[in-house]
Amino acid sequence: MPNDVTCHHFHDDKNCLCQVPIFNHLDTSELQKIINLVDSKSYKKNDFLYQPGDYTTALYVIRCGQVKIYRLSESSKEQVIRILKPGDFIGESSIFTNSVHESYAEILEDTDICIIEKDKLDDLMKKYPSIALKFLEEFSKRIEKTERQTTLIGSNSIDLRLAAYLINLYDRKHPKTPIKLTMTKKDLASYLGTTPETISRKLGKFEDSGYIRQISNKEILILDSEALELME
Amino acid sequence: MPNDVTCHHFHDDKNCLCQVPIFNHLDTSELQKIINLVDSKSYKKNDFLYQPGDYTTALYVIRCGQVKIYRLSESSKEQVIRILKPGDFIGESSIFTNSVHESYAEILEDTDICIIEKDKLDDLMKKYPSIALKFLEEFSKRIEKTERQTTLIGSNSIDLRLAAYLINLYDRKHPKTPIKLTMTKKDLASYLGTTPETISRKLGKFEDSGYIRQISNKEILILDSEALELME
DNA sequence: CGACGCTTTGACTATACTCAACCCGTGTGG
DNA sequence: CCACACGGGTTGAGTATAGTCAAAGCGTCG
Repeated sequence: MPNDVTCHHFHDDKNCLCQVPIFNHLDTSELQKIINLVDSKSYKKNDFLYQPGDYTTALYVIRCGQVKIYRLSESSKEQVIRILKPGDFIGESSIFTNSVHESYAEILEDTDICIIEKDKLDDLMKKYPSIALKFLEEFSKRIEKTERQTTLIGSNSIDLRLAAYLINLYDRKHPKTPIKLTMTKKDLASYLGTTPETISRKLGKFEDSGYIRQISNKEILILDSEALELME
Repeated sequence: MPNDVTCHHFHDDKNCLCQVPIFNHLDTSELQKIINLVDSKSYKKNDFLYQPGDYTTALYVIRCGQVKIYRLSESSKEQVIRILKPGDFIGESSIFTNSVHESYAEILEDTDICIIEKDKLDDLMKKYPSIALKFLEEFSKRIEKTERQTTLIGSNSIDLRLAAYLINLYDRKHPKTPIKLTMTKKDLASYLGTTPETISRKLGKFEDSGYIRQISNKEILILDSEALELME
């Protein structure tokens, strides 16, 4: 049962769960039943939700905060896989394959997480088979996304990877609004398969070329989205 | 209903379907019911099962042959995602998310494929909910595998990527048996995020160092697996 | 036999990594 | 409240790695 609601973004579990794609097709009363199955826990910055070798038996839904999923390569370099935001979930690799984790889930800032134990999730899926279908849909999307990431890293120059990343954050409805970098540049570098130094230099180059303006460490204004899109 | 069984590896659909992880927990009579739902089709080399933009409504199970799944990057380079072998399946991205394909599925050699239409698969999953669970397990594994691939490409030198690939094919139970390269070197280069020239040179280097011996174009004998594993 | 695609080799080049120094902002403790 | 330490970020110089382009070898298929 949820107890410590120190979270600023969501004031109850329902607000957290109803925006999870897996559950957002359910009606209020169904959602209420799920909420009763859910536990909640707070994590502090630098904690780990799990590490390689850990065996977890729950699905974790981010209520507020940020969690970094990364792997260590054969050469012990960190490869950021994704950053979890409120509404995102993780833990499925361990619960659906009954195997240990291969990646790290590190808490980036104080974070509240909803916990659904595997057996309760099994009951839920039995009761509402649509949930399993939603999982399948969600997993398919995640496979596509990871494949896109592989392609981005495997077949493109750093210029292009970075440009593609920026364009992806760009909202053409609001061209004057600077985009916000949620990762540190260090993590962004790892995500794009490069180094912080290179990121720094490329952003400088983009600025010199008039494609962007670096407002602050975490904010970038896109001046010429065309140029970024046509980058090769 | 299956008709043209020109395939050398499997002489009936059952042999094909029962080795698919999704179905291999079912008993003979259940399997028989599925076989009745299955259609079969032959494809010729250089055909495409689908291309980006196509919308397909079936799950495809490889009965015999090889299919290459690849994407084009922003800079129009081919990134090989995986090579499908007998028993592998594909098409889930389109049927579970109702969206068009982003990748190419190209037939590499004459290939027979079992086709299960989405609505029939839905019926199956309703009847045997264990199938949906098997899908979830399979998808979780595929996510892990793709994340491993991203990490391999994003954070390692080509030496290490290639060594890791070779080690992966190596069977330490039979150290004297040469490993077989199923992809062309061109495709292998794309899979590892590099160029055919570099693959050629690296293999030459490994041979000079005494780590491997290139028996033929498609066969490599591992002489020093330790060295390959410790590569950085 | 000829054509085509894959593979290899060579020479050159560019890209991005490494290492080191320094800057900056934040948070901690005296 | 200031000093300091720490981690992230930037800049510079030098270098290594792997990409490009071109040419030629090889194998297979029609």
